[in-house]
Amino acid sequence: MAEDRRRDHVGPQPRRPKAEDESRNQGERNPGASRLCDRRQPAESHGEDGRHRHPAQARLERQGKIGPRSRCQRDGYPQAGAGPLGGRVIANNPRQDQDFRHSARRCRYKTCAAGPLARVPNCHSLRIHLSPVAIMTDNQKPVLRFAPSPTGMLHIGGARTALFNWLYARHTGGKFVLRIEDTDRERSTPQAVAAIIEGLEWLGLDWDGEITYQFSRAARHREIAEKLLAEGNAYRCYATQEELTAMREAQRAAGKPIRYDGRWRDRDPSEAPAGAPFVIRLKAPQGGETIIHDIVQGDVRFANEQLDDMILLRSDGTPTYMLAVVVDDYDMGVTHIIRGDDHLNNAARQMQLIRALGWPEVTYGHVPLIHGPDGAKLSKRHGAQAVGEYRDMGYLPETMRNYLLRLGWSHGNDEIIPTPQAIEWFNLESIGKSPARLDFKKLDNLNAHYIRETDDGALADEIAHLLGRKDPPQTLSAIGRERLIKAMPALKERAKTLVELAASAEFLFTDGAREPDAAAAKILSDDARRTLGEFLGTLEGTDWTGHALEEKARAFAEAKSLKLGQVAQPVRAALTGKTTSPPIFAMLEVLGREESLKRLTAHVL
RNA sequence: GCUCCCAUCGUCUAGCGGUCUAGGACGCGGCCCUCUCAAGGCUGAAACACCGGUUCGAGUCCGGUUGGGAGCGCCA
Repeated sequence: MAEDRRRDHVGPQPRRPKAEDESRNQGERNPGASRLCDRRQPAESHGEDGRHRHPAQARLERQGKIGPRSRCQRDGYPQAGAGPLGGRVIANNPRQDQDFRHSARRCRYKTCAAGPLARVPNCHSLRIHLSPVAIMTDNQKPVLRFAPSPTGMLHIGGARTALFNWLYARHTGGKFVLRIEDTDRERSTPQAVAAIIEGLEWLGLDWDGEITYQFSRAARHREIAEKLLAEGNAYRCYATQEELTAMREAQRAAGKPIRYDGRWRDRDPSEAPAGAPFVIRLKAPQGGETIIHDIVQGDVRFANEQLDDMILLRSDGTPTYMLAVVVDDYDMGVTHIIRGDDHLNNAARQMQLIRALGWPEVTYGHVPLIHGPDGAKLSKRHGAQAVGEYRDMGYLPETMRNYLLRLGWSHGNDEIIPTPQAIEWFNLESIGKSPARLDFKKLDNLNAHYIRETDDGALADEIAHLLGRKDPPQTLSAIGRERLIKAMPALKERAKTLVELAASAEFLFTDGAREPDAAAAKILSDDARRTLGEFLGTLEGTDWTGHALEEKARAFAEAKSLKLGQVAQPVRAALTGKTTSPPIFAMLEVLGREESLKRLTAHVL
């Protein structure tokens, strides 16, 4: 099946004539060179000095319109400082030299023969980049994690985060681990844990190893906090809640940034009020900046002076989220953290902690949040937040994976990307930076596609499941299932969701005359009912197959100089009670002679 | 208020300084097919937020403006 799907996505993509242009340059192409370096460099692009340049540039140069200052210089890379991400554009015109920090996605050097030094094509400037990917040593397989807090259902945004992590782990052959962040004892519930696991399983996102429950690791977290304290990287703070609230209010009133002012940072421990409760805070650096080399957002810089000393251990001795994540990620060997960009600010603080601990830095990727159809943050009024709701609405897991993947990640013009293909293609560089909105129309379209791809038996099972969840629950009878399977090829071509599919199949599950709905009743006029009777009269001894019945109907219509529709529609209305259905003659066959005649004769006038 | 992030058709997006009269998909309009509804085929309308800068050349690089979003807890 995987093979089928793979073939399918390739589909008949109309080729734009533009694509043929490639043939123009084929001769000059150097297959070994990078995409950057070999880009359109026909012979004419080599000037008398043998350097590469764009034909247009060469032309302009020959015409004397541009001078040597604009020339591409391939050699003599200036010794620019290149950070782990971003870098410096070196132009021939020094005034144009520029620093880059947002260029994570532009890094293509990996395929560049020139190594980490990549030349900007067709341009007189040079760009130097080093991607975080390069920092990762080759023998180290990535470890990804999904770390939800069990305070509600598995959110659709969380599902996408999980998907991205999972895909990257599967793509690289690394690990995908699951950690339940249940350190908030007030809000965490076992039901929520179950819902998250169920959601993940439904989506087909399997994790490696055992689930880690963060709360169970509190002792370890405390140990690290003590270690920090002992090493002088953390301190005890005896400020009370009331004191801090007052401090924040004063800051707010004065229009100052709201943050802890470090009042216990440098006090001597002897000043501590005896026996008073305290929290442990990180002694964060006060000058300089903390830079996150984010794989999605590029370099994000935070001035340390605006990051206050965060609490590591609460006064009741329990660890805070900041401490717990960092310790757990370290202990679990996590190398990459892909999560919602609502955590971007947290990343800076976590990085400070990691550095204070001297642990290896993880690679962050902060994915933009998903918004509702109106562009606002996804909330209850947008309906469907929990993945379980999507299941109930009749969407397939495969659909969700494909849709969620495309929401913020792309691979050229590809839209239909079955999971095996997604695993093969997925990368971190192609994650988009801007927030995306949910579009149910597109979800429907995609779901319709995957429904058509799903085999009939599996679809029948889904419908049985759906019927079972109805109130009151219904069961799919043997005869119902048999009819359903027979009609499925025609039915599934018409359904956008499983719910729709079940509804459109409803007429297969009943016996005897159908009660026409309003529209169907209109079709069944006296004239139509008489015609129906006459038509039934011609059916004596006919083979009860869709083909034979259709032949009969055509002959009958011609004899009566009616259009086929004038015969078929009343049949449809009587047989199904509705005005739309799969091809009606095929449905006659599915229901069989006896059942069909029972339904039809009931409406004959 | 402070910090951070984002900005191409209605929506998801392609775009990696010249091949952009900006491509695809969903949705919408028209035509074809047709027993209804779909599906399918053909076709149409539809976008680079704005202003500066760099450059021979900017959707693409830089800065600003505007607009959206996120965060500023002894929550996670």
